[in-house]
Amino acid sequence: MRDVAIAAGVSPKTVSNVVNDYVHVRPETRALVRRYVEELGYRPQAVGRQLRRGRTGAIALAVPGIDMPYFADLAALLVSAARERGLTVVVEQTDGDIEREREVAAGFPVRFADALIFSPLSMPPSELEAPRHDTPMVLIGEHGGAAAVDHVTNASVDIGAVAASHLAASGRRRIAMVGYKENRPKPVMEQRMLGYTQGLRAAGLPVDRALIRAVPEWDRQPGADAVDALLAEHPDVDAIFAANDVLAIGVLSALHRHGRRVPDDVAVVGVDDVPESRFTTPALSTVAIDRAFVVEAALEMITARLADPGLPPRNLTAPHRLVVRDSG
Amino acid sequence: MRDVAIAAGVSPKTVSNVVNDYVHVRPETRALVRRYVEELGYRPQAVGRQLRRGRTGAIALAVPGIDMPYFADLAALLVSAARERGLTVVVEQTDGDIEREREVAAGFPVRFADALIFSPLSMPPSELEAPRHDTPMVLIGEHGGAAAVDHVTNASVDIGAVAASHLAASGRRRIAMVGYKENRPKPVMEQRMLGYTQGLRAAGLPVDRALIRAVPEWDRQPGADAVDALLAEHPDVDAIFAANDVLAIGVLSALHRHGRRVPDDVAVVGVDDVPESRFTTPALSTVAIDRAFVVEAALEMITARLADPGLPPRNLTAPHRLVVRDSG
DNA sequence: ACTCCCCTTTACATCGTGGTAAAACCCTGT
DNA sequence: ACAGGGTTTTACCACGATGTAAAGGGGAGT
Repeated sequence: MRDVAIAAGVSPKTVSNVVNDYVHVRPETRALVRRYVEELGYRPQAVGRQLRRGRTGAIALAVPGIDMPYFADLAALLVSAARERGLTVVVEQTDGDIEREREVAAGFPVRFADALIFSPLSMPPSELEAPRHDTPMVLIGEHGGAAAVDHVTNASVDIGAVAASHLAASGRRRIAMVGYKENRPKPVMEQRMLGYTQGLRAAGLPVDRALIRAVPEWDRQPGADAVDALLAEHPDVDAIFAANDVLAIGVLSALHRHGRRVPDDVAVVGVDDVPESRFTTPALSTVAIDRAFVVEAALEMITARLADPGLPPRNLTAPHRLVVRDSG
Repeated sequence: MRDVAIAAGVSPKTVSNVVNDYVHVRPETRALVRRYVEELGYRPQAVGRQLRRGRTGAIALAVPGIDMPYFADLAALLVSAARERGLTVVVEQTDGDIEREREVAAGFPVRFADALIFSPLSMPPSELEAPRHDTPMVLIGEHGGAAAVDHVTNASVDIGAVAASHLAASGRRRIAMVGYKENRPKPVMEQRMLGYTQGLRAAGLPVDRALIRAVPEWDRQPGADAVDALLAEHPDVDAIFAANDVLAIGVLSALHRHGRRVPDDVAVVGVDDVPESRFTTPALSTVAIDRAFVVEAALEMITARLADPGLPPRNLTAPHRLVVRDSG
């Protein structure tokens, strides 16, 4: 900036004024400065600006893995939405690891972003209540519970119920669930399982604990593995509710490998409506979660809290709806 | 920082020294300062540090869409690798739009990151040669051509040839390709098509232009649409080389819809080996690109160039290998 | 010619850190 | 008691930008 100022024979502040479209600059001066800005290839450095303004213009997104289709999609929406607001997105991955999550919740060792959108998996919700930093934080996902933190959640009990009811309504009697984990259940698992049992009960079906299958994590392979085990013990299953779509995709692949026809022999329903669900064979029925809502709500909360840190915490729930395709 | 200094009764610089583990600080002073750092919840602000040090510790990743499985995967690897080096990743999306790409190549309106990893789609390679800014840039993908820019590319001609040869070797005669675009061919398209024709010719097969199908973009739906059109005109196809995996996934889904059995009636091979390829029905054969190599190479180039901006541009090629699964 | 007022431009200070160099302190040996 | 040398702490400034307030310029009205 100094170089431009010297070259144009004006003060640095005038260059600043031109770059920022300050009103009271003589057109000739403006043109002159613009020319040297162009000629010297000057770009304002975010850092100086940020230091002066107290805002970085960046928001951090912390998720278990940016390569999980649901989060990849969410990130894409967020980056676009942030861009419209003149913001940049910094991505952090926790792998669901509790220490990494603690680090993130504590506001990173070094403060980088104006705000944080955080999808925790392992941290006890209680710990999330009182972050010691003043960076606004919005939780996404079921993990926040009733904690006094801004947060966008899903109605996962209802999601589970909707899926199970749908399967029951289409005449299935032995409806398994894939995606629970006994020893360290996450809220999202608990809620979807609770909904699943509610759905079964509402349809007059018994809940057989043996049909609730644990997985080490929510990915395609664990979904397939769970089906291997499930079919070995209970060959009579006629439907599977997978706690999310990547699990369901593993489930579909394993069923195909075992020669079970979908949906004739076994119906499958997932959750999330990730893009690839439309293209599985058969196309996956799923409970779609409104990701655009999540992103907009999160950004809105952040904006509001940046404007007024004293705001009481809010808790919004993203809409969902059953999308029936070919798998059940 | 000032608050901590006052509370501890030392100078700000001493606080800085403690935070940065400077050697010559009395243990008691260190402990004292640490206590107040803890008590007041002080975290160093990246911005001040960056201003002083001249580095932000952030690298930008600019891709067409972070939700495309290949790039989502790449981003995940990059975020992890960057983290190990104490760096953060800022994500930017271009949607393949040329104006957005120009903006990115010009160094953004505002300089934010120390370096840029950029996967251009639409910009003429010539424009990429002389970025007017001094931020190190590494191109990933085929788009850089012979341009004098650091860049990690793929051997896409060979990738196309490997795929086509494999299909021909398994006895296929009418091998179509999905993923070209006549009017605005991207280098990656041209190369994979060139390899495809080379593969056919090497196997003594004729190249039928009618079997080379255009798509508006590389996604699942366009892949499916291309198959609809292809089968209508040329029902005798017995193999399809899809220019990448998401196209191939659309192809598989459309083939299934048309009642063609894979691989019995039609064999399919994609490119990328995205995670979902393992779980399609049937599992997708593909040419895997070593993404970890891409990430490591890009980071290495960036590190080297930050250390010595005068380095001559380098050009590395990521390894690939054919992964034969069930689809062909 | 002089005032007044508005339009332009500038000097100065500051945001939070950390490099530099100097000051303050402490201990040892004479 | 004092020089000498190492350790610990501090003052000062600069990084790049911009808000503030004041200075400089120019034209209209008297």
